[in-house]
Amino acid sequence: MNPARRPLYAQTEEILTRRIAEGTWPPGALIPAEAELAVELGVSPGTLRKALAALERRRLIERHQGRGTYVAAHTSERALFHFFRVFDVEGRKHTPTSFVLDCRTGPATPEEAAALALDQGDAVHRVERIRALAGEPVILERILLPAMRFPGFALPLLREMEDELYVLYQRDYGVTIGRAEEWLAAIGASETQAAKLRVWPGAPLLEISRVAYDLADRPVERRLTLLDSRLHRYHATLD
Amino acid sequence: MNPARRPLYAQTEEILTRRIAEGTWPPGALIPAEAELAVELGVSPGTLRKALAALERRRLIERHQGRGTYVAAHTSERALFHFFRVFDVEGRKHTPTSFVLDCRTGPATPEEAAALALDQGDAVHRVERIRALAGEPVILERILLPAMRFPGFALPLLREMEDELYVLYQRDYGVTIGRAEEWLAAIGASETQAAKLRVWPGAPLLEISRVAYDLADRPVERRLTLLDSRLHRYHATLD
DNA sequence: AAGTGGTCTAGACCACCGT
DNA sequence: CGGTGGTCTAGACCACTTT
Repeated sequence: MNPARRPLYAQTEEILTRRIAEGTWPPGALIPAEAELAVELGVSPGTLRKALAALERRRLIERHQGRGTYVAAHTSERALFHFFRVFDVEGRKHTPTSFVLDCRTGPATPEEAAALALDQGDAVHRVERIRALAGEPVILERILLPAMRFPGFALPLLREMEDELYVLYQRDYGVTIGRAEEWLAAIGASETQAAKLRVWPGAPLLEISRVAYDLADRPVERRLTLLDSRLHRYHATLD
Repeated sequence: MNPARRPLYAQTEEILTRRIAEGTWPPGALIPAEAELAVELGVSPGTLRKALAALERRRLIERHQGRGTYVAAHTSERALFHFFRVFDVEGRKHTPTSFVLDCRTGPATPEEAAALALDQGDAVHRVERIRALAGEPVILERILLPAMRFPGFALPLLREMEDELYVLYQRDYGVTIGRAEEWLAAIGASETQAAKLRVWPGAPLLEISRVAYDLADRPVERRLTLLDSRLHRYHATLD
């Protein structure tokens, strides 16, 4: 009855995830109704429902009573809400605006290759930008992308977007970020960092090192964020 | 059929949460079997199951096929795993050992009272301690507790525990921490902080400001952690 | 063997949405 | 109104643990 050891609902979840990850059901698409889908996949409505509930918890789909089930699109609001954890000291969230300082392509260093599961020397795109909150430049960011997954990625493309890169990754490259891991430390600003963020050399900065993964759990972006935390905070919830 | 607007499974979850929060079912207790509990609460097995699944996701219970369902106890391992996010630069987790520098009781300042939802001047316990990882002192911590919820809290009690206070809160005061919020910043070490952590004055430190809440979502602990992040990192997962 | 939770099914009814 | 997801129920069968 169940040749594989995995429960049917888990297998079902995987099938649906793949359809989303591979673009069979692109972001924003309306997917078939529960009853129809259950028949197509050959599972009971209850089992399908359990799989859909899991997808909803992972925020891959959005369900609306009376309307239907839609593949989640990485709108700016969504990306901002889930992957941007910086608030001002009063706990308010501001929408960042960004200014690109640099964008070029070159071979990956061993350390970079390791972080993105590439071979040493594989081409990577490097972006450096400043992000401002409420008009004040408070974030300095260096972003690293595997060129293989992002062909033609260059400055003009960046200019078109306001700020949230994850929307661009999904819209232009079909890459949906599913999760990310971050490592935080406090560092002293270097001379060049200090100049860009308009702080003193040696001033304490919050360093956030992030690797973001796609729906197949492959690393697709490495990002080093430096935050001037005099007036801003990084927020986390533990539960 | 459903006079309140809340779904039956949500009401059921609330009832079960209350039994755990109020100690009807203390940590470690075996709770009745699904079938029995469903009958007692007057809901169907499926509905009860949905409530239990939610409790398991919140880590309030642990279910074991063939054995039964148990109220989760805040073992050191558990507390460490869920509420201690500091790793060394290699990504390894170390078990902290702590040394209490100070422990005294006094009236809350307005800022402290606000953080713990107390009235100004209510008594609070203040603890200051150093935590070492792999023998090296890397964490300086100031902890604030409402005296009302923790009568008799004093130094001798702290001496008995190894390190994890959440185990003590639960075991000795019936206070289970359900969730916590943290705000992170980078600061420069003050003279006194620097001396205690054996770093230079002005050295960058990771400041973690945490408020922890009990199962009824009341704030029960405020904690200011300073981490020497030269050899350690704060880890977060976004998904 | 008896008891537990885990899986899977089938269907009724309700609340909400668009036409 | 017809179609959607949301709730609630009832029960069969399986896998695991303990006695």
